[in-house]
Amino acid sequence: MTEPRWLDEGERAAWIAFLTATNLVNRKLEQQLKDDAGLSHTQYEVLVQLNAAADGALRMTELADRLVTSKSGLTYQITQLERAGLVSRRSCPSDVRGVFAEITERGREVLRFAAPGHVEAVRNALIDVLTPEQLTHLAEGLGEVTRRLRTEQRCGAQTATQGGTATQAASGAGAGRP
Amino acid sequence: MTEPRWLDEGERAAWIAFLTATNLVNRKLEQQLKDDAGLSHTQYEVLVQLNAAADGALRMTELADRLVTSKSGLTYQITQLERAGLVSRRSCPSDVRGVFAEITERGREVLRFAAPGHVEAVRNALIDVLTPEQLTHLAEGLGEVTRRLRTEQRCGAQTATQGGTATQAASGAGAGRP
DNA sequence: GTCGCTTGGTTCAAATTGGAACGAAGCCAG
DNA sequence: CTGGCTTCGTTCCAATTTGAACCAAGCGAC
Repeated sequence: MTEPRWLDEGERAAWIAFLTATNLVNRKLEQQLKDDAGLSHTQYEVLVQLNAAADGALRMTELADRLVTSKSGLTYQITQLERAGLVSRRSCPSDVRGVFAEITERGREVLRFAAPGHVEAVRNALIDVLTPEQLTHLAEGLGEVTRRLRTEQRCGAQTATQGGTATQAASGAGAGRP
Repeated sequence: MTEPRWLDEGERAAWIAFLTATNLVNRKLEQQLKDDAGLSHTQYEVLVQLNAAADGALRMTELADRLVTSKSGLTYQITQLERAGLVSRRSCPSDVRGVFAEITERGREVLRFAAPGHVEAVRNALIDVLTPEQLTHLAEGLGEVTRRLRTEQRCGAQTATQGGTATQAASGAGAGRP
């Protein structure tokens, strides 16, 4: 690697847009959720995932994976949510080590309460800002990025080359009807 | 607002892709920079901005604004960087209250050292994953999002409607040649 | 001039985060 | 079955991050 392939004008523009836009959007949502529902975005996403799950419950690791967060971080958040009565822990029958995080009725209520404002915010910050085509393009591009990083993630750390074929896409919503 | 406008299939897909992709990318970069250069992404961006600035210096507020971070957060990071000798504080001649953060020679060296690996990572995580068209679309879409949120930000909190016309776009790079 | 309001940065406390270390369990080959 | 390796969550600790409170200094109107 003599001289790295620096970003050209367009690439740089894309990268800058990515950085600032994501920061701004996250900031916006964080604020909205905190103000209107007293939840952090992470907590909201936990509720969304659990609410959408089969029995309103998911294993800790699975959940951490979906949220793209660390295991310890999740442990912390689940504890908080449990303390608030929105989620409860349940042990796994088939695996003593396992722990299920399960959304409570109160958790579902809070989610139902918070959802409208959140969707509204998501629309204002991202969805409604773009034309349908732009949105499609965005979904395709970022979807591809996700797939790429996910496979790379699963296939252990091979020296920075690319992974293989596709993986399944995302699952639960995020701003969908609760 | 009777029933909120929930996201349809495509919108949901876009939103999910946005959430996961951004998390994954950030995670990736954070890790790479920490491992290879001992810098957090925030710190790296500080150096980038200062390095690209006119005199290698920027006012605290201006910098916080560009990084889309809180003032207190920046104060913290600048203190860290100063401690590490990569940045130094300089008072502003025209405004006693003002403080300039200025990149040091050592700061520039560290940046030069870290840049190649960072660009490489940015390419692997985002740029090279997409086709040129996808990249263009992405830049346009997210650029629009940025503009929107920036203006909304500047024009005080008017009840969630949209802002006016365009603002100037971003400035310093992020993964450009240092 | 000087009162009142906005700005620029820092300080402070509280909430999160992530990685490393751990203990308890699964799991598989020999 | 038993040693050796992986997996599951939690605990612990250090690093960040953010908003609120604060002090000092500009700034404009009176």
